[in-house]
Amino acid sequence: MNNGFVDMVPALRALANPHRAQIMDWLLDPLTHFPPQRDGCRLKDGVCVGFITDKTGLSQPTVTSHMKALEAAGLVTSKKIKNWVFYKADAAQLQALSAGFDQGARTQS
Amino acid sequence: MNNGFVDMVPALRALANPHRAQIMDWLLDPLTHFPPQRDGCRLKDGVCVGFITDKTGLSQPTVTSHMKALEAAGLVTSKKIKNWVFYKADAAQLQALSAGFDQGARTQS
DNA sequence: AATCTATATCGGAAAATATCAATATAGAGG
DNA sequence: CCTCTATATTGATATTTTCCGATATAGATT
Repeated sequence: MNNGFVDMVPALRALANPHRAQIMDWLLDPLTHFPPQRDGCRLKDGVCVGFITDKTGLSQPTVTSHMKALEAAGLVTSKKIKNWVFYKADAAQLQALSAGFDQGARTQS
Repeated sequence: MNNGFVDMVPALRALANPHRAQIMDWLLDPLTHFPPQRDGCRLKDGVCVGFITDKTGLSQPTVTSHMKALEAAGLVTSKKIKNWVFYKADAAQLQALSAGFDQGARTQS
């Protein structure tokens, strides 16, 4: 039972913010956008909150809040290593959203 | 030059509201969700503001405002016939958004 | 164990969004 | 031309979102 866009609203809300959209774009290509990390591989583990904070120019509490919003929407996953929390984009969720839009577009015709 | 999700933010903002998401779902299958119209074919021309207003339970000015938000985001097109304004979902824009999510998902892997 | 580091939580202020009632407008139909 | 109908605009209020400073927490390092 697919309720179309209504079901996608939680994820869309999370992405409907310029900072969070930008962060997602960065996380999708972390090797290009972030420096190497002492512990935690950028590709496999994700990127730590501190690096994301630096790049956005926002305060650390604000970025933590944005990352929790993205995680609650299923757009990223998190992994804690030592004192760091690494966030990684979830490709499967993006694929699901892509399919949702595609189905909408096809329904139309 | 594609800036990923950042470029999609205007459309995502428009869809990140439960009422607007619901309206889009309805507009994608107008024959199922709306009664026949005196002037204007539901499929070819779209659905008039009055019918959408009835179905949402919101006030008419609020629905007008929502429809303008969807139109500004390129998610619907409008056509005026006599006193009515008919709104129709734009499949091409939905297809473009689908492609944006798909590209994001693929970039990740 | 004391300190340092990275992230989380809290509380509050400012900005943006959603909503409606009242009213305006534009055009159709008599 | 007068009235009626469908949608748009305005102005005001309530809610939600965004953001930061201050502080808490958890765990690493010395």
